[in-house]
Amino acid sequence: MNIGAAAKLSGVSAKMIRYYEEIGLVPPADRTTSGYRDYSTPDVHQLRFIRRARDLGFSVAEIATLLGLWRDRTRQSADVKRIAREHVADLEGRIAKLQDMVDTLKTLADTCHGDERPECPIIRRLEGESVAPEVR
Amino acid sequence: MNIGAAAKLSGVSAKMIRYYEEIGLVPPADRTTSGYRDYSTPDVHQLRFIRRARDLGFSVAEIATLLGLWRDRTRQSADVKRIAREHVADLEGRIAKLQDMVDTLKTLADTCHGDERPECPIIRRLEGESVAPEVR
DNA sequence: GCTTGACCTTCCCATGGTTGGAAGCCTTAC
DNA sequence: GTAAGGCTTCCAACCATGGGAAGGTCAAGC
Repeated sequence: MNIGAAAKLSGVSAKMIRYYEEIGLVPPADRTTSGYRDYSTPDVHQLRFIRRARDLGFSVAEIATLLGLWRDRTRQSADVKRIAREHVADLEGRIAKLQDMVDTLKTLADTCHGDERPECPIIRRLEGESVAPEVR
Repeated sequence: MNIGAAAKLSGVSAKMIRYYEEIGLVPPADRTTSGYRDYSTPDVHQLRFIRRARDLGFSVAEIATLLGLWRDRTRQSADVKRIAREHVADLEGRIAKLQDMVDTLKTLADTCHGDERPECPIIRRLEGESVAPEVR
């Protein structure tokens, strides 16, 4: 099948399929005599695997490892589990950072009048003035 | 003062100061006769403002708006508050997505033996097989 | 006054993952 | 035969940041 059909079936855009091939995440696709990329059902499965891993936030580098483990019938589930756990730790670190921002901003926004007056704890905080004493 | 001193005082790297000037987030700095950028204390305060806003996850576009409000003595705190709330909503959306990934992966990893055997629910999930029936 | 080292300048490149577009070839349907 | 749509490659952009090269400038020490 053509790249468009493979894209539709796998959920990976044609653009990204070509990109994954270019960076070596997937092997070069077969070509028809006219130069079109030609995909088989297993190819589509592999693309779908990649798509699902991306949806779970795995980086391309991590996916390369996961694909290797997928293809390796003698793989140890411990290896897969370790990658997943490391990835979870990474995600949780990012969540914690974002949550800190949210907490700070919510606190500031809660003490901001939000009316026509210019006085604003959010701006004051960005200016560098401590807003803590405002805690009433 | 030179860009290096401004960088140290503001917490914004010299690279980024030049970049912010290039994209118009800050006005072009004064120059000495020899062409060095020359910064005043208010300049440093502005850079520090930007730095703090970045630390709270605001995009450069949002910061441009915040800087405008900062400079506007007739600003309405409602405008600042609205931007902050929108940003919080954006952050919370990103957190929710990451949290979904974490939840999924944790569930999968918890049911993965993590030993020398190849059987692995994480891989199965990426293959597309539903892992839900595994729920015991 | 000269050397040295630390600073500054501009310019280009790379990151990661994705999208967009342009120019040109191929296929399919009418 | 022609039109539409799919395919090819190549180039650029996003966002924010860092790295580095090549060359000019400044200040301190001798």
